[in-house]
Amino acid sequence: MVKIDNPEEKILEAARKVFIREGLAGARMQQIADEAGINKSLLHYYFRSKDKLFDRIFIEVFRTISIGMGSSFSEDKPFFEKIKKFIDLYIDVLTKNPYLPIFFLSEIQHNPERLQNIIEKDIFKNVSGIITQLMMEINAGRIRPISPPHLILNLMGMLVLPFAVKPMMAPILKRQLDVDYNDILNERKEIVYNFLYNALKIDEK
Amino acid sequence: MVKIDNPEEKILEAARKVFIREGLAGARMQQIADEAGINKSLLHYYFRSKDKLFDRIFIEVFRTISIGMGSSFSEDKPFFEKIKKFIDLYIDVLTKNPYLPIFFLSEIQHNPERLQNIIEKDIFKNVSGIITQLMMEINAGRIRPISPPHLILNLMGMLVLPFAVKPMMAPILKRQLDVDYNDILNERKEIVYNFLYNALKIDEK
DNA sequence: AATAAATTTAACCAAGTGGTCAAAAAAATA
DNA sequence: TATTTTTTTGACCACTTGGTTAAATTTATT
Repeated sequence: MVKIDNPEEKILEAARKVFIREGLAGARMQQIADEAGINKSLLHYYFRSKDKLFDRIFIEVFRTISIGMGSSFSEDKPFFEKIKKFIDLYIDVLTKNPYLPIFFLSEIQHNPERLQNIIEKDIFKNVSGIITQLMMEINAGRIRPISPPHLILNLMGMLVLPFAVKPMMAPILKRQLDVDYNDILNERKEIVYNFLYNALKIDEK
Repeated sequence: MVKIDNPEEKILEAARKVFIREGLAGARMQQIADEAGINKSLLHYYFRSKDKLFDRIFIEVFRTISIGMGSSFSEDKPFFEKIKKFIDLYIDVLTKNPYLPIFFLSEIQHNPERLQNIIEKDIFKNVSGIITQLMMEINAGRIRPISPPHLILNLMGMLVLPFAVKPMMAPILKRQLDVDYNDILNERKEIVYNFLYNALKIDEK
């Protein structure tokens, strides 16, 4: 149980909530203050401006999103086990933070420059790890050839989009097929892994 | 060459541009007026309020996004040909309007109610077409079993996400692998089709 | 307890914000 | 041409915005 009574942490929690729900342009400093249960001036006392406070949250979100990238592929395990671990980890993150991807992508669409200032080199350095191993598997004839960026895009798309479209798809699928969208999301780990496995694997005869 | 000299069309074009780039909360009526080269009051003369003008654009975007759904699957062709046609059509739409998906998803994340008012029944009615045919293929043992909603999510994810993450991925891939992201996007039609084909197809022996 | 430092607040401000309105300009009608 | 109608504009308004500041309050230091 982390104590949350200090105002700085209360502000950050409120800002996180409001910014992610409303976006930078839609969020109001007063709203954040109310959410944190403090005076609006105190926001400026702890964080100088709306933009500074937003930057803090934005970087935090970027870290959350990119955290799974490296760790899953650093261990020495068979290729498909790493893939599986990555999928599990990423879907857990998305389940806990379903609104992060659209928030993040929307903000960089509004203001791409913001991202340039915070891209840390090390975030995608481990991507080179997966790439070399992918190439090894391809060269060994164990999986079908595919360009690494495309594999990453395919995988990311199948992981992220179902969470992003939830507000649109949930009511549609409920009405059309009478399925609960949360059930769908819970099945994603297995589905994505099998789909990707079948797409890549070459059956040994 | 469509003439665009009438103010209503000029306003709509400007609103489209500004709303999609900035979002509802970030867009300014003055900005739209400037973009259209007219007085701000004229916006309210033609469209009563910011929200009304936005609704007009939002519905238009929704139509653009969902337009491919039906048409690709209505014709009587083999399953994978329909898939291929859908992929081609959808990537063409995204190439022409790369910012639509994030704009759309962001706005329904901010305000899901807006969508409920405009969801027209017929938009996903043809989805039932693809579902029945998918089931037929599965029952015939020609493709691997997969739940229809998951197949749709997999496909949509692989189609949409690469465009949505362009502002983030383009500089990263340029620096890390020295690849031009537009080349990547141009390869998507083929890649997605092959990936999906391999994931679903059962080789006849 | 007295004083200094840090925290919190209420009152306030300049700069926008969406929106209104009456008058000017242009177009249509007589 | 005169007049009515439609279109366009500039001036304006109430309200909200992020941000400031000085005073009040709490906390730490002596």
